[in-house]
Amino acid sequence: MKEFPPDLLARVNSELELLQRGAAEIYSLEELRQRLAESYQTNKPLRIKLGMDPTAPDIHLGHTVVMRKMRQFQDLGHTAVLIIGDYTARIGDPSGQNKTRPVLSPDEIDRHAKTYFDQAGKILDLSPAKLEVRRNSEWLAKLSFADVIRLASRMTVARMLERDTFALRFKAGDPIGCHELLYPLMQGYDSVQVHADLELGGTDQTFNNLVGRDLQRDEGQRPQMVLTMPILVGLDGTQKMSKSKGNYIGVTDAPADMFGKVMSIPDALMDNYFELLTALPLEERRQLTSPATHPRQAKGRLAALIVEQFHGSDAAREAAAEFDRVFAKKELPTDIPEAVVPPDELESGAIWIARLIVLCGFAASNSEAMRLVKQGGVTINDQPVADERAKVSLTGGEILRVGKRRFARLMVDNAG
RNA sequence: GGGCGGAUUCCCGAGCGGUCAAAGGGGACAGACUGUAAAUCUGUUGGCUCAGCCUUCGGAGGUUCGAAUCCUUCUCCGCCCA
Repeated sequence: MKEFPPDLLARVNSELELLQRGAAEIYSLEELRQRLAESYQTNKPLRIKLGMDPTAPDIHLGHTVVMRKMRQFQDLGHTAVLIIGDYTARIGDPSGQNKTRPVLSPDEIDRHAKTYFDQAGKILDLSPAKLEVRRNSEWLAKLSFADVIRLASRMTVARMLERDTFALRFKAGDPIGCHELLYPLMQGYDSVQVHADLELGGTDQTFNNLVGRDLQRDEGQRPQMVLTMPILVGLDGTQKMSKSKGNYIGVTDAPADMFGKVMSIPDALMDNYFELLTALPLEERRQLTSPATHPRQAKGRLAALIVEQFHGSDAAREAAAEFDRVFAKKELPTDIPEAVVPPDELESGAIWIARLIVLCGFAASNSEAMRLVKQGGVTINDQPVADERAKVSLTGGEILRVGKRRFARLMVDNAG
């Protein structure tokens, strides 16, 4: 290892402490120390690569974990190379999947790519000096079949099948498309194309990221380092956060929703969320998650911190107050959506309760609505509705409540 | 190319001629409790103004008083042998 001046090393070491925070693994820490120092000495920022496949229309907090790490690198002066995987999205990353992913149309991918970029702006520093955005169709679309063969020859079947995702599916007799085996190579080839110095990703990306190293070495490049972040667990507390599992918090979720969703995570998950989703100083975090602090209070703080990042502190404060009002004090929310009951639904001023619930969109069918009533989950003006066959008279202004969190202010259209 | 196995209600997965709107689990929803939309416990989970009726078990036909269950065929999928 080269020798560096002590003050430079001190700087690098303190940066490393920050960069290591929350990280699952770094391949390797020593290499990173060295290359950070070199970078400052030569005044050449490191190129930090992060690939995102626009497979879904929105990003959620799970994506932001690794983006937040990217932001730290940016803030230290390095260059973020964001790769929009418009081409790789056509295959779908098999990592962590137990199924072949559906193939997306170029149109969908385009749309997703656009929103991804917009939403990424909430975390990343978008100034052109610190961010380079590339689409991997730029180079992947140009590869000839011969190129693909050459690339594929770098990988052995045995190595591929070592991977859990494939091994499990193979053993279970589930289908594995040949194209899926190509995915890691494509991602690795991206690293070659952008001359990445370090690639960020979730731990499920480790294999793909390491393939990048190999390919770069083959091309005579200095192999990239890899920093992986833990996979964010979803609201259910067990599974990976993902849109398809419905256990996610979207970055575009409304403040109240976002707040409520954070409040619904299992208590045991709080510390993890503090670490991966907030910049709260360690000391404060320890205090909040210690037994001395009431979990409710800690979680409220967590929720506020998260909402604040995406909607600002005013919205966060409001969301907290609203949550308290509705769920702790069981009062009505400040904003209750109005539901207009058309006059022809009324029979001498009254309407069947189940029909009303369906009209408001709180149940998909009369049967479902009747069940809700039977279970005691329906009130009008705070009065429980006991009979699922009841007809309720409306004059307008009544508050219909279904369950804990669905409200509507009923408006009767008397115009006629 | 040959042999075999499979397609079930939101998901996984039982069922193998009637007692099946279909076990069980997951998820979701509701209630109780609470510190929260935590945890725990209980209940609900095709449609229909519902003691009844109607539509569901890959598609189409058929056998039978009666089919998710048997037969034929079609589509899709997996495995094995070449």
